Amino acid sequence: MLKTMNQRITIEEVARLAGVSTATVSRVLSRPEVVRDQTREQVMTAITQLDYQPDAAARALASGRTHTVGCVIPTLDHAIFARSTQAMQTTLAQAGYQLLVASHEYDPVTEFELVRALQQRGVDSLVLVGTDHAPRLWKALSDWRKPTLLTWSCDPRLPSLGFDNEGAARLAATHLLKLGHQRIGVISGFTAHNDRARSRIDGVRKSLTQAGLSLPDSLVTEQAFNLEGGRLGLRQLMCVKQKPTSIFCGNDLLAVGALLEAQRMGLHVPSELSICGIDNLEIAEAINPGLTTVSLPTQDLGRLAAKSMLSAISGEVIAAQSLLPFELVIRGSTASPHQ
Amino acid sequence: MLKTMNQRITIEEVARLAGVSTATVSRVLSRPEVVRDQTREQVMTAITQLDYQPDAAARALASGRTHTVGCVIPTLDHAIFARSTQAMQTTLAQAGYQLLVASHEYDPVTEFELVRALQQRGVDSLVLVGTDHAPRLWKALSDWRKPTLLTWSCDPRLPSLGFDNEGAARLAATHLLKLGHQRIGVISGFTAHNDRARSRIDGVRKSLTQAGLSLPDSLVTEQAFNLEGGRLGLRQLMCVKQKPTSIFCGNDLLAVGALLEAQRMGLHVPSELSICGIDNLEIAEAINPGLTTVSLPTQDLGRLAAKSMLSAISGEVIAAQSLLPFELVIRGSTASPHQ
DNA sequence: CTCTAAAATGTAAGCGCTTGCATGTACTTT
DNA sequence: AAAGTACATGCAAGCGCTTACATTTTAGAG
Repeated sequence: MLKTMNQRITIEEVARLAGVSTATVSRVLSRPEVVRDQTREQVMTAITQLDYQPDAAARALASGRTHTVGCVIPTLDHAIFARSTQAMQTTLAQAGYQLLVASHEYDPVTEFELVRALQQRGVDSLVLVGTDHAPRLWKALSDWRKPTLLTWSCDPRLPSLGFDNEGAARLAATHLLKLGHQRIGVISGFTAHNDRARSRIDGVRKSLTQAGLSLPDSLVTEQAFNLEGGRLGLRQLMCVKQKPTSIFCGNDLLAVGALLEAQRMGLHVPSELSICGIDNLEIAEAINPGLTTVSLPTQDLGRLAAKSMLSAISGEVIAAQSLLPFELVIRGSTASPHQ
Repeated sequence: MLKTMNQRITIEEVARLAGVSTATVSRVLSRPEVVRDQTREQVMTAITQLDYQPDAAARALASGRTHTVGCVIPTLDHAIFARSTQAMQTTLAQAGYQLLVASHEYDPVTEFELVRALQQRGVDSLVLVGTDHAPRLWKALSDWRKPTLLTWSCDPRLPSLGFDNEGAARLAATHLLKLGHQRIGVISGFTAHNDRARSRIDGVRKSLTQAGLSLPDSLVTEQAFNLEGGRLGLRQLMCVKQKPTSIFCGNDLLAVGALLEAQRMGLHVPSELSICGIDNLEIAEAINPGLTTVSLPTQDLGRLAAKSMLSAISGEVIAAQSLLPFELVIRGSTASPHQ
């Protein structure tokens, strides 16, 4: 009673109470199938009785594994990353793994430091977003001997699980072209350190080129990734001499912002202006008119990323590159121009 | 060269290269001021040259501190928690601390397990949301010898940093009453395991009572915390015999959902129906009409929670209870009834 | 220049666990 | 009954670092 007061309970005390060695207790915890039923039960009883909780740091030091996955994302303050991260977290937790999340707010220096910090912490694997990373970050990853996964985009340099961002944008742009739009404006997030944003603009540009049209610089604007950005972007694009008849937005947040601002300006959507986005957030369906967008299975992304890392950690070979499907969701925010 | 190939660099190698003992290297890392300038520089040079990265597990085991804060939240899939968590993360990172986030999706059993898992991981402190927790969770916290903080709500049992949720709801309800509304409907999130949701309903009820009115059960509906919930809630409340002239929503997500659904139903907001929420998300300002809501400084909450935990970890005494201010933001979604 | 106190550094004992190897035990097989 | 096999458990050496304490160096005082 008194002797253990205020003391953390160690494996040794469990072993003593159960009448076995510490090695056996350890085995009960990590490979229960190798110990005899009766012994295991004795040990389990002792564990329960003492309310023993193994020390993760000690386990990590002795075993070299932390049962932790590190995840570095641009920001949590985005429904889109929050959702995939949430899904990863849940999936990992089910397997007894913990997710260490860190966000860098689109700053490559911070991103590098976060990766190093996570590596020091001994995470068993790392999940990053996108392919735009500082050279020394790529080096830090390749010097590292543990599994790493790129998400949202693909890059041959590392296993990746993502979307064909350019393709998604092409899908949206093609939809606008088919409706008869010739002047398409683009509201993008900032493209610096953001391959997804760049790929999406590229996708639109390619679709236009293919249709014999072009995307003048005056019809492309880069804004912060939020509603305000969408609103500012819209105002800017509606100021050019030859106004666009439709707007492609790099994501739904920008699109919703643009849609709301258009309505404030008294522009009717879709008769006077068509708007489409990418992501298919919940708001895309709820807003009036509904937002035409490309639906990305972000929750699946998180779940699959987690599973992939779990496989990789247990030594399995994982797919080098895999792309998740997406689809166009047509709602009321797009229609033919000058109808 | 060859001997260290593929080997993790340890403090010993740094010590050898710098011509000092491992203890000195350790001191350079944790208490640089106690080592002589010249020595420190030698050591730093060696560290850089070898690209030494200390092993966090070993540090944790030897020192008993992990430089990690654990945070258990209902879900990341909510702008509101994402924001405060994001702010905490950033603040902690600046101080060299890492945030371990875990979410339980409003399940008290999962919540308990997550707390235990974080405790095993040796986090230096814990941050929880709200005051509704399983009894054994309260016990696990009180048996624990490290700082814990409750956020979003306050409870005398533990240091807390939160809002007066009831007061915020009263503020909103009073605004509606002053406008002349007599029948106020309430769309709340699920109240099970959610003291914030309950307090907010209570706040409305008290305001009504104080005004000599009442809140019949038929005018209160509990829904999932998302846009869809708001839409369903609105449809339900508009089906009762005596329809409400205004709706109070437990948060902005529900309010926006309700607002959009009202518009779909052809109800004009605010002339036919007033709607108000709580949180002041970005969408509250962007939507048309603007959403009247109570602005909560959630980012401050995250930042202050982080600071508070950092103080507590370094042994300082922290405030037992503190409440953050909030204010009513009146926009176009509320007006007098039958105007 | 010696003596002493203070400052800097070194020594080495753990922190709590995992795991390779040795030992022990219980069956089969011959 | 002896020998071999497979399985279960114990022993003890670390994992890489921190830190109390011992020792050495430095600086200040006389």
